[in-house]
Amino acid sequence: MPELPEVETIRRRLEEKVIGRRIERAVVRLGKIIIHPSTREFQRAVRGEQIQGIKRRGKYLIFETPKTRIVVHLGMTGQLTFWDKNRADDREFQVHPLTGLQRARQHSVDKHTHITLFFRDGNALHYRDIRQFGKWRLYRRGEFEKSGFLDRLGLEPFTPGYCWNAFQLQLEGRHRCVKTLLLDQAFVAGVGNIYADEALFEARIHPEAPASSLSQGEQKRLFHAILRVLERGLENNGTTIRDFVDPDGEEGGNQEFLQVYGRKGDNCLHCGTAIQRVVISQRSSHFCPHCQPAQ
DNA sequence: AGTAATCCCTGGCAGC
DNA sequence: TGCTGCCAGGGATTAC
Repeated sequence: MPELPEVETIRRRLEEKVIGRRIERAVVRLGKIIIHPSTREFQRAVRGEQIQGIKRRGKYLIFETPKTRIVVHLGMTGQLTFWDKNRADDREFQVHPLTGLQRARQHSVDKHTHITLFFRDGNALHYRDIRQFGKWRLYRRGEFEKSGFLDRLGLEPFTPGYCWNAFQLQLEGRHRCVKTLLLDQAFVAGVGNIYADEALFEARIHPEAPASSLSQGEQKRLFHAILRVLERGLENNGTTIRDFVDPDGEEGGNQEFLQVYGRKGDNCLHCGTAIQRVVISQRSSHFCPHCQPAQ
């Protein structure tokens, strides 16, 4: 499940690989991935366009070309991998014995490769997405700002907008439980299930605590913990549980540093208590009942 | 308006 | 061995 650190890792690697390349044509094998405007329009619009930049907002990647903005959300299992014409494809995906991750340094088109951007120089960019939750949108350059598509997203970590005042303001009058709020992209953009659990552990806050019940001190701890866990994820090139690979098919390393996520029944690294798992709004939540006591 | 529930989708796995 | 049923989960949509 690519969250901010995974998407940013992909963005950085892709930047090195695709900036300056010109799109010869787009092959779309699963039309429903492109939800705006239409597959045909998309293919027409990107033909001949040169990729000039790649931006990120929350979990969205934005490919910039002179006439368009291509907005990609990887959903749960989306992978963007560069296909180098001078490199041989791996014969098959290696499946990680524990995580089930399907990984290849470079792969040819398989049944999950839904979109390929072929570049004029003979290289390509593959989009592979097993669960098909990912979505691509295309906007004309001028239309993109006007669409306000990214405006509904909340605070962006690592930018001046992510400040203590704004954070407090966002928390005001929110009665939902804090874990649910963390998953809401209109609150803080880019936080998903893994980093939400990790941040709550670091801030020593029970995931089911109502957001409005947090003390000033807890709010402050959460504000800083979000940044810390995202930063650590970034330093380790993302967290690979099942599907995350960078454009070279490389896994992240942050799974080694997770303190609660996926550790149900294991000992808390801080106090030794068994980590618990509960379901909060259809999502699994992991926490230490001793370090993160309910009110 | 704010919040909660439903749906989409596949592969892996437990259980029989 | 092979089948069935369940689970993971981001976000758009719908319902309240």
